[in-house]
Amino acid sequence: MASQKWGQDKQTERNGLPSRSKGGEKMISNIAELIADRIGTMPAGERRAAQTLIASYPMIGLKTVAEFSATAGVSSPTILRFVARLGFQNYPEFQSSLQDELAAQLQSPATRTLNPPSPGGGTVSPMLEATLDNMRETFRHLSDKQLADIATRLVDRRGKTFLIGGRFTDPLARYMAAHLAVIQPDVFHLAGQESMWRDRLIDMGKRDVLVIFDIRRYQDSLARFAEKAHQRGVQIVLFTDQWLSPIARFARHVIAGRTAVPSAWDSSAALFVVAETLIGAVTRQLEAEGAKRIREMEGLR
Amino acid sequence: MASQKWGQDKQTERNGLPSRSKGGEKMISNIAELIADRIGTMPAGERRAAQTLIASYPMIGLKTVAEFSATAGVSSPTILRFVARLGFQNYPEFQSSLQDELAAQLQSPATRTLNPPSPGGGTVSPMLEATLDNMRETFRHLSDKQLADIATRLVDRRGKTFLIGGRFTDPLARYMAAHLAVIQPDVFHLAGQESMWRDRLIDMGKRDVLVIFDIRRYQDSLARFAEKAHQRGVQIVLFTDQWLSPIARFARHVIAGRTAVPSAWDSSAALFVVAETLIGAVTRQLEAEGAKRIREMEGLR
DNA sequence: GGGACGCTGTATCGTATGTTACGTATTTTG
DNA sequence: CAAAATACGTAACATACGATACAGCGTCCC
Repeated sequence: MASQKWGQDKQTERNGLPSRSKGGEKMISNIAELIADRIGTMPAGERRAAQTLIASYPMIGLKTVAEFSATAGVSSPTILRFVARLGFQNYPEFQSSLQDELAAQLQSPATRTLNPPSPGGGTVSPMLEATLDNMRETFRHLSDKQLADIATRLVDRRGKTFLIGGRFTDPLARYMAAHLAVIQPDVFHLAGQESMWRDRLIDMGKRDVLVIFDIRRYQDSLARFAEKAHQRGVQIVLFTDQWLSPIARFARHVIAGRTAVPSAWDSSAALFVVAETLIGAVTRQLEAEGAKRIREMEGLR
Repeated sequence: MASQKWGQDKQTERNGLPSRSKGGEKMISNIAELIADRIGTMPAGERRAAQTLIASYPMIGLKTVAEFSATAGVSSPTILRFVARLGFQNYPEFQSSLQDELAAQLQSPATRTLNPPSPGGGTVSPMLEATLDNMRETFRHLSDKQLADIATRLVDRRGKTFLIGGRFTDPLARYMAAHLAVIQPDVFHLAGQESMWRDRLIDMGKRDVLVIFDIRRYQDSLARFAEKAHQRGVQIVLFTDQWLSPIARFARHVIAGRTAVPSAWDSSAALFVVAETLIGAVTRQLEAEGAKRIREMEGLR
């Protein structure tokens, strides 16, 4: 299985900026600066290419050479000579570099938040800021509809609901199980040794739902379990990080949360909030269905 | 420049979103929403494509079909069928649409909301907003110094650390215990029946620390346990809600988190984030002390 | 349990795309 | 002002990319 192609950071791989750091020169960290640095030494045509790229940076650079050249009013070879002068071997390499740059921008909100004035004024924990960003970012990729769909699956299932998590995320599974078990029958948290819950596979079928929490470092045991459950037709709901656990292959629904914080550990806070939101959505749907179980529950207090 | 934007229906114009607006359907303004809208009707393979795209939106979509398919773990034709199902004529058209979207985002960072505010009051927004507010509020009443003090107590204790929680908060205790146990010796989570952990009081003394999670409805069993521990001189760190559990009487440190959200349940998310922050602080202090345990731990991997 | 349908991957094909060679234009230099 | 050098575009080329046909497989339904 292609377990390890998901995770790793490919920063050290290809697509780095052409090495410009000889001696203690100025640090060039992106292509825009690189261009600004060299635009003085360029001939007229390439300079026009540089200017059009800067004008609508970096979008033009992601299009084809033909479009780029047309917009700049020069020929294709000029564009290629331009990127060659920047130090790239070929045009695709140049594009990859631009994309990496964009991806970095999009993923680290810290870089782009010049706005939040910190109403308290005091020293706000960078940990908190990062966590809040993670949540906003996580929910940006999560629509009402997706959550509603998952909630519906948890409500309408004809069988049982199982929950399980990894080394650090199992508490999230417990948390969710503790709530769901109150409002629904047949909710089980799978705890203990691997052999314990592996044996419960026998009870599981296509009418059942399995909720899995798995962030890196992804656990093989969970992947194995998920695969077998999938083979039995169990519907899998996966909570994972943005790099997607290998279990995503088998999952009917995938929730990808952001986990990066300035700490030695990854943060599960965003996933936690999604879990709470989901719990709320399930509860609301059940209430809407007028589930008498909830009323009975109230009566028991 | 990306000339044409989302609004109009003209299918003749290149790079518009595939016309989806029949009648008064919901407004689909970007591809992510489009995917969320249709992901339910997709077969397994295409759904994996959709999920991987959403997970690192939209960068994967700007790469080649081959890279996309490899990352998603499906074949190239599946990717093409996926974009076809979204309504695009071909892959380049799909990419252009993504690029236009990106360009629009980059020009007006304010409009960066991928999931629009949901004026109708979806389940997501109010919940998330309330949670974010809770966290800000919680941390506003929580100084760096308080956290540092608690961290110091957890680091410098000469005895053991015990953690326990209530019905719904016990997973938080587990979460914290799972992390602390990695970097420190003698960290115990108290689980199981009340009689189980009540008996462990014998082991506990003034050199020990007890971390308790208790929000309403406060559990008598926990209060009884806390009182006895307090009488034995145990240092208590209490995570509770803004109304303060009765255990606050006995606690050396009290962390009061906001819990109110528009849901049938209270939210423990703010406390969760505090817990993570505390875990991070403890880890940092230990590293600063040059705790060889952490280095040994690295070596064991 | 058998047949039909739909989904998915393999293999192949056509083409758009990046690349290169070469001739012309423009600038530079003695 | 002439000659050389550099810059630029046209056109031909090769490759890698997206598209398609087809067969295998699982799933659902009768």
